[in-house]
Order: sequence, then structure tokens, then C-alpha cells
Amino acid sequence: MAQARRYAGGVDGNRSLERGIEILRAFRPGVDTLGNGEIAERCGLPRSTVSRLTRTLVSSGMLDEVRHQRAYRLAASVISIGHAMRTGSPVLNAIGPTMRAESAKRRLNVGLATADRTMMVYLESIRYSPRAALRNVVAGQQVPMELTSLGRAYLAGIAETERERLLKQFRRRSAAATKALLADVRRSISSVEREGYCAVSWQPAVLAVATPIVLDGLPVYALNMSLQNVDRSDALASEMGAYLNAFAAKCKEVLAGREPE
Amino acid sequence: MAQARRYAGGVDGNRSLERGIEILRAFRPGVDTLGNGEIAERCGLPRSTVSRLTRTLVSSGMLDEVRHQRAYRLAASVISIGHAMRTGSPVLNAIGPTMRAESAKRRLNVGLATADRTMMVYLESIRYSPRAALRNVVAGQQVPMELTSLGRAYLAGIAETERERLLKQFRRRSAAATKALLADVRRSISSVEREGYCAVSWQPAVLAVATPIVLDGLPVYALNMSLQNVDRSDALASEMGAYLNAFAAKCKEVLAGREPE
DNA sequence: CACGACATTTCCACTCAGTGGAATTAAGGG
DNA sequence: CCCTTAATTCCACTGAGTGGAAATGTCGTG
Repeated sequence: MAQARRYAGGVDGNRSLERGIEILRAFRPGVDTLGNGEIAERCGLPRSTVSRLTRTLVSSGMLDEVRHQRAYRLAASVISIGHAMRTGSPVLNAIGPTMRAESAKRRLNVGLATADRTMMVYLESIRYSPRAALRNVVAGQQVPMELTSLGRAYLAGIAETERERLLKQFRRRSAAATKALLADVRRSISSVEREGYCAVSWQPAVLAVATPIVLDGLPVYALNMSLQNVDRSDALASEMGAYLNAFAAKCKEVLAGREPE
Repeated sequence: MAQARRYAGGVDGNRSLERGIEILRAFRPGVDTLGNGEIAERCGLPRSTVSRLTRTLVSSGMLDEVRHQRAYRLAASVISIGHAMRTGSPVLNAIGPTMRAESAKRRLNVGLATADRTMMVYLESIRYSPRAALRNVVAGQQVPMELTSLGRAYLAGIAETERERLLKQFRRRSAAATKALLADVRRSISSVEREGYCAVSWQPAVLAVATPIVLDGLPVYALNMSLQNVDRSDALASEMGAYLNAFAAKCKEVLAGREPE
């Protein structure tokens, strides 16, 4: 009768699979080890159900059992899937080398990200360091969408309806200062529409500018550049914005050459 | 009656979840875009089932739909989970910095890996380059267990029964030259038992040595060091082996200081 | 060392979520 | 425009999955 659809609230989809994925998602930086009890609580699932699902995730290689303290950790398989994602990403493949070159040339950080729910995830974040030997490339790190230049550029790049849906979610999660924050987000979005980029300084002494990359048939991405240890200044912001616009144009060229697969 | 257990052949576990994970696993370097049909074929599942599961994976954010050519790609979520795995790995956290230092000091590649089924997965692979600016850090890359020093060191570190189970799988997959290969693998394993490390040169002009890291309650890991553009020579191998043994000892010290969480 | 306080796993009857073959719809290609 | 091929939806069936309750296991404590 129920044709694999429409269980409590959901429109469609496979419940067990959804729940299993939700369990994997419960692990994040700072939450590296979880027992069945805590998983049950965080995911809002019955304990017996969690017990069975974690068993499956272990036998599928996605979780490692920490036997001696009845808990689980993400297993190495998840990074091999992550690696497959990165090597298969047409955008990263196309502009990754360009990003590295630009980071070295301009002596600043360059990043490429897209959305994961209400967070932005770096596909690649190249941290420029004066000592080039320490140059650091990170993938998978998340930053909040509403507070970062990346996130706001992304918001500027997506469809109206999707954008409003996300803005509602931000309102729900940060109770305080929401009015001012949302206004600031909208200001950033218009900045992208007017100047092509937006500038945000969500961490002290870091100035970041970002711009969306919109390609047919692919998720919206955002490119950013940032500098540490600087004071926020409009002059610097517009200088970086100009660099970014030029760089984004170059990236789009490269992408245009590859797109029609 | 059937209490969420023992479906066709399997001992236990949630079937839909297992299948969903298997679908994610079907994507790997070189196989970046898959349609439902191809997934069905590769995973041995009915098409209608795949259609439903991929829909769920999309709505859970694990897959992106490539609408215009009815296909799917891994979504950015998978790298954020991968990132969570890496930041939560106690072993990588403990010895990662030591590995970077060692790579710079010895001017060679240093890697840390563990098993994903019959492959070894790098948690971190630090590729030394004479031009330090180009230094490359990769995570998630897979290399075959039976052909690499990493894999053989791993095999030497795990329990007898598990090892034999894996050796059988190698026999099954590479039809040719299996006899000689397995003998070579066993030789490497005894090398680990005798000298603490094994040396393998599975790629031309690359010499690698590896050693297992066995810790209570954690999966077995393997550490390796390698050098490109060299000729295989026993003298060089034993020099690198000595470096590696000293380095592994240092790592175990660091780990001992952290273990008793 | 036995006992109490939790936490996790197993048991179990119930039932609906999930299944897969068949029918339908959609998408190119000639 | 029709024909081929692939993906999705339909549908009756049923056993996989569920969650509360009981059992088992684990650890700290008096």
C-alpha cells in the first residue's frame, strides 16, 4: 500500500537510508566519537534502530567501532569517497591549477566552495603563507553561509525561491541580532549584483571577497580570496574585488573550454 | 518474522542502507558521473530500486543530479564528512605534524594509510618536492593493498585470520602471476616481522618502505616513506628502512602520550 | 566483590516501508 | 515524426524494518 513513500512528514525517499546518512552527518569536527545513545539523541531516533543502523554502517566500512569504549568513529572509507568526489568535480579540475597559480601570484588565500545545507564547504582552500613551504590546502571544511563572503556570494547566485528558503533557516537558528544580520546579508547580495563581488570580514583581521560561479546543470559555486592580518578598509576591499573579478573571468574562460563535454 | 536480519546471504544489517552506501562507493576516480542504469549494473540492483535510492541520496545531499544528462555525481557533502573524519582521527592528529616535519627533514614522501576493503587509503600523503612551494598533500587516495609497501605492512599488522581472508581475495581478482605475487607478499610480511619494515617498488623508479602501526582499539595503520626517481637498491632500501623505524618509534612515543584519553 | 545504575543489544509481534516486475513516460537519434 | 532506449511510476505483495520491552552487559561504588 505505502509504496516506499511518504513516511512521517517526508515526501519521498528511503527511510533507513536517510537515517543512516543522518547518522554519518552527526559526526563533524569536534564531534569525533559517538556512542549509540548520543547518536539516538542527536538524530532523534529510537535506540534500537540506531543500534541496527550503526552495525550496518560498520559492516559497510563507513564507521569504525571503538570497542573498548562502546562508540564509533568515521572510518577511512569516507575519505576515499571524498577523494572520488574531488577528483570527479569538473569545476575543481578545471580551475584548481588556476587557483593555485593565482594564490601564489597575488599572495593571498584562494578558495572554492559550494553549499552543504546551510553551510558552505570548501572544495579547496589554498592558504597562502609567506613561507611557501607551509602552504596549506584544505578540503571539506565548513563555514557558515550567512556570515561569510562565500556564503553570501552563493546566495546571490542561486534561484530566488531557494534563497528565501535558506534565509528563513538562518532566522530560525540565530535568535539574536537576526534583523541586522539579514539586512547585512541582503546588502552583500546586492553588492554581488552591482559590483560582481561582496566583501565580508567575519573573522577579526581577515578580509574576504567572494563571487558566485553559475554554470548550467551544475550546483552554484563560490570563489573567494582573502587576506589575514589586515584592517578592514574599503580601498583594500575594492582592490581585492577587482582582482577577484578578473580571476573569476579567467576561470569562466577555462570552464567554457571544458563545459561542452 | 524476519527481524531486520539475514536477507539474501548477508548475516545482518539494513539492506537499503547497505545498498545506498554501495551506490556511493560506485563512484571513484575515473568514474565520476553515473546514471541509474549504470549504477544498477555495477551494483547488481534492480533499476527501480536504484531509482528510488538515488532520489533519496540526492535529497540527503550526498549526490548531485546532472539533470541535463540524467546522471549523478557525488555532492560536496561527502567531502565535509571526509573532513570530519580527518579532523577526528586521533592517529592523524597525533602524528600529522611529525610527518610533515619528517618529510621536510628527510626530503622524501611520507604517508599514513589504513585499509578500505582490499585497498589502502591515505589519511595523508605528503609528497615532498624539491620546490617546497609545490608540496602536495593528498588524502583519500587509494592504492592496491597487495602491491604496495603500505598494504603489505598493513597485512603484517593485522590478525592472522583477517590476513588470510584478504590474501584469498587477491587471488580471486588478479588471475595472472598470482602464485609469484602471493609469495612476494608473504616475503614482505616476514620482512616486516624481521626488520620492522618492508620495501616495495610497485611503480617504476619509486622506492617505498612501510611499517605497521598497531594500537589497541583502533584500526591498524601503516606509515610509509618513499623516494621518486631512484633505482631500486638494497642499500637505499635499508637506509630508508632505518629512517622509517626511527620515525615510527618517534610516532609511537607521541601516540603513547595521547592514547589514554 | 557483589550490587546498583546505566547503556546497549536482543527479542518479538506487528505492519507498513520497501521491493521488483510490468506498464508508462520521457528523451534522443535517425 | 516515429522508433529505440532508458528512466520513472504503478501496484500488489510480503518480509524487512520497526520500536517498546526484556535481557544482557559494563562500570563505578560502597
